[in-house]
Amino acid sequence: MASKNLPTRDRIVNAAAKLFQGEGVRDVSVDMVAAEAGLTKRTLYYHFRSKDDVIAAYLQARDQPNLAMFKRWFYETDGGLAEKVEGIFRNLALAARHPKWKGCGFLRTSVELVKTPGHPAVLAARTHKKRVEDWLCTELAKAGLASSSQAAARQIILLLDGSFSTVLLHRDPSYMEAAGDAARRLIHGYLPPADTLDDFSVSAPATPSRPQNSEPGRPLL
Amino acid sequence: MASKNLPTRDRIVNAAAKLFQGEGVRDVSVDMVAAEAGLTKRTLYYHFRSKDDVIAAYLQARDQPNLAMFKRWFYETDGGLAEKVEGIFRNLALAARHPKWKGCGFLRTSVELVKTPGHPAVLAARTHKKRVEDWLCTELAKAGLASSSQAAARQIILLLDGSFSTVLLHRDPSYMEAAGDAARRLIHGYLPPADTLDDFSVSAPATPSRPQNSEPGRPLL
DNA sequence: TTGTGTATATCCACTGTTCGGTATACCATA
DNA sequence: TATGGTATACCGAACAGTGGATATACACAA
Repeated sequence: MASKNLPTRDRIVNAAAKLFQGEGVRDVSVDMVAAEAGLTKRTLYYHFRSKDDVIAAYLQARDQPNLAMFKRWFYETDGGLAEKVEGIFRNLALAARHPKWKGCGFLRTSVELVKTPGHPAVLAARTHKKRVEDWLCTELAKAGLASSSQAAARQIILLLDGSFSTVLLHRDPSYMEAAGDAARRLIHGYLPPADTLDDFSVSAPATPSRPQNSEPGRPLL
Repeated sequence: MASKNLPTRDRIVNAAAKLFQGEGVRDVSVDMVAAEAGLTKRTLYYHFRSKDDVIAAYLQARDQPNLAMFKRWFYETDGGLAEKVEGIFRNLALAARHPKWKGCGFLRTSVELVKTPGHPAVLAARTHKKRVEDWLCTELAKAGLASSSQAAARQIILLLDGSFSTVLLHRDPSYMEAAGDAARRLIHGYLPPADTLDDFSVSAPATPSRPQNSEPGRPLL
């Protein structure tokens, strides 16, 4: 465990992330988080005002790493724009095959807190999803989808969130490859038809690189 | 309220559906369901063995009506295949604009029960989603997407579930129209290119028919 | 060096409440 | 009178949050 000599607050957030991600924010009690962090509930309540604040901190802490992982999957995939986007879904499918994979923490948490629409954790989830969408939008624009980059980014996000939900329900990660295929098709449809020679849309078949996620530890994402 | 002279069991399921759909299965207690049905908890436990059974019955009862609604939205939309599918999303966006709309009960419930993957309610949710996908698949096949009907149906389901999740998070039903646009584009991409004259792909712009969902009562879906 | 004050950080034990589920008794009607 | 259905009152467990005491560390003055 790397979170040994961290500040107490960070250890609490790490413990919360591990438990919340694995079992959901409703099924994990404050006592369990405290125990996982190796301290007492009273100490936890010294660093956080409420369980809701711990939940919000959990999601805020996952925002940047998650976005960075999407970027890595995108940049590390060979091929053109469409293949790079498809690479995200391909790597996601790999991650989803980990036996402990439990879907998207942002989406799941916001569903668990549907009674409290203004909950800070829900706002954190919205911010994260928007950030991913905005990043995608700029990448699409850079690659030539000038006027339609916003629409395309939205549709890819829809496929992404659909993947999370559908795969979590059916426990069948092949849906993610179907989503990647759909994203690729959509992008090809948006790209300038055939007059401009698209030098990248026919490059390497974009095989996922790292053989990650061979079972142990915690799942990515 | 139409559930006045129904058998007790059905009144319980109706009450459960109303409350579970509005506030989630975890935030609604058995006492609340019993009170909503106009009887005591002990009576409820005479008709159901456990709360889990009530939850499962709630989803099982929604399977057929939900599927029927999708079919109606599809058949009642003018235009070709792509436009008919897009009509589903358009009507869904209308439904989602109802202030009390709370997303897809199947997806939400299965997220709330993520700790119990074999839960009968989760199985009911899977069955329902599969049923929608299968129906879509046959419609796609009937309309000419012979070999790719399965893949296309999957991708439409992904857009559908993505819509539910994304719109529930952002509270912005315009994502559903974006999903409908994506579905239309995908289908056009699958349809035989241009050699066969597609007499329907350019028909009426498929405006949603009924002016439904003008605020009161419970939201559809 | 010693003594005192203060802020940070931790813990044990407890409260009040909610919830799923039950024990037991009552009642209506066939 | 026996069966199906309903009601009151209750149980045990789990939970979020708190009261109050304690340990540590550092600042500054005697």
